Amino acid sequence: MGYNPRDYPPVAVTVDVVALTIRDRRLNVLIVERGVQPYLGHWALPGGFVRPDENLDDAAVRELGEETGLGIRPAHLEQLGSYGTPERDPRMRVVSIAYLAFGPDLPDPMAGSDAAEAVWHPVDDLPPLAFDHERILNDGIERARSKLEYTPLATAFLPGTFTVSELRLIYESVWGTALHAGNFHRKVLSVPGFVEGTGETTQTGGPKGGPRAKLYTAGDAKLLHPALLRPSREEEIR
Amino acid sequence: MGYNPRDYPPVAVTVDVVALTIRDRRLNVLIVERGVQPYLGHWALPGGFVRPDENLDDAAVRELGEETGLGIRPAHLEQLGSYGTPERDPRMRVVSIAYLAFGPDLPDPMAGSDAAEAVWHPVDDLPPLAFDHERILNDGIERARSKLEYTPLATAFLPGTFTVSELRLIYESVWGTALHAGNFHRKVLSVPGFVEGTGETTQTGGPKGGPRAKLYTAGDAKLLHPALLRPSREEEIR
DNA sequence: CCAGTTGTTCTCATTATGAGATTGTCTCAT
DNA sequence: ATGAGACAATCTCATAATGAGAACAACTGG
Repeated sequence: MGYNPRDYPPVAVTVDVVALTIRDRRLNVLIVERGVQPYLGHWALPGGFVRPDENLDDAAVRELGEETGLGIRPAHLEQLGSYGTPERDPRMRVVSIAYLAFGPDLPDPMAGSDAAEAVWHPVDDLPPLAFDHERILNDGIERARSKLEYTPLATAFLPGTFTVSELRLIYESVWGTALHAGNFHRKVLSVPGFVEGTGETTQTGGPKGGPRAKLYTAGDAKLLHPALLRPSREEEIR
Repeated sequence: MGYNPRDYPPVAVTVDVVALTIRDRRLNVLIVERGVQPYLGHWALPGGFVRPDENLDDAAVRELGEETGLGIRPAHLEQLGSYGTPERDPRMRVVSIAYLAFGPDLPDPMAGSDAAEAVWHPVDDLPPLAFDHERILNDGIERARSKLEYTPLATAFLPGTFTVSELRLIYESVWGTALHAGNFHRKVLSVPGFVEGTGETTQTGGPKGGPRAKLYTAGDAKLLHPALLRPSREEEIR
């Protein structure tokens, strides 16, 4: 291994965060306008250098807070992957650890220390992103879609209590497909530990009519069993 | 972000590889005896520093070859995750990108440049490993178990042609559970693109009897649909 | 009050799974 | 050579899960 680290030129380690939420029935990602070189003025995922004595996870949480002004505490945060192509940063070798975060809809963030502006933006209508952040974002979206199949993490996009219809809207927004309301309802209530009834209902019906809906909280399951699979994607299998 | 990299103390980036194979019906991992400090003489996962102009994936393949003397070309290689706890290496801050590799059973490797010895070792009977490699290995094993459910990658543990029983043995070895032979057979042949018949059979029956088995090759599916799930793990769900 | 919307619960056909049994071919030990 | 046991491959049958559609009641805004 030739262990002496000084034999090797410096490498920088950063974290980048794909923070997702649902706004107005669309999947949105948090992006920041860069206030420093390189890519000054371009949009990018929030992120930055890992500090000397900081865990990677802590760095992701910190950057999310710093670059967006307010302390966004995601309901879910997981590692997405590492991106280390030698040319991905024009200035030096940078290896970035990407994170994926889910949270409920929040007020518009403020710009933070190193970002001129931070906004939620629909993922299907994005400006070009700096570095290889489009690739990271695509990987994050695909991971999110897959996570919704096998885990109850769709609830991380919702506030503490929610209705089955609100949960279905999360799935429809992330997957980009309409789901059968009756079957979805049956499925959600039949998977053990997915949601738990509160005994309460909404105070009014929907804005366009309909009865009051029962309210639920997230259950204690870590995995959905059986899974809630996307409508078959024959084409994508091969 | 305070972009100037020289503001930060040096960070080293390494790759570590969890290389798995099946030997004698048991899941084995490739480990090396370290020939350098730290942890000199301890067992560890193969790995080492990423070179200045090298992709992370390439570094993983290179280390696998270097440390084991012969060019092990895994049938499957994927990124497992990043491990960057500040204290994980006693000498300096090291962030390691872990990889997961599957391959068919191979002859015993030779020791490579920086390793005194390299051997395949059953995962359920391991000596203590250096650094946080036990945690990385456990994450790799769990990832492998899960991958076998949703992808046809079990074939990556087998040579070009194989029988359904050999494929079942892979599942049983990785999952550590016995499977119903008849149902497994039905399932493998019913999932589109999992395996393809060659029209050939084995030359003889099994060592203890039985008819000749039909031979198959890996199909072109990238995902199993429907998935081949492990027998229910009620306990592990919550 | 009316028309339209929506939450919730059914039904019914189809597909997938788990458990067990059957059949025929092969190897090994007698 | 023969019989015992192993094992590949296929089948049956009960149960579970899914997809599609319909029913019905509770609610909305006009």
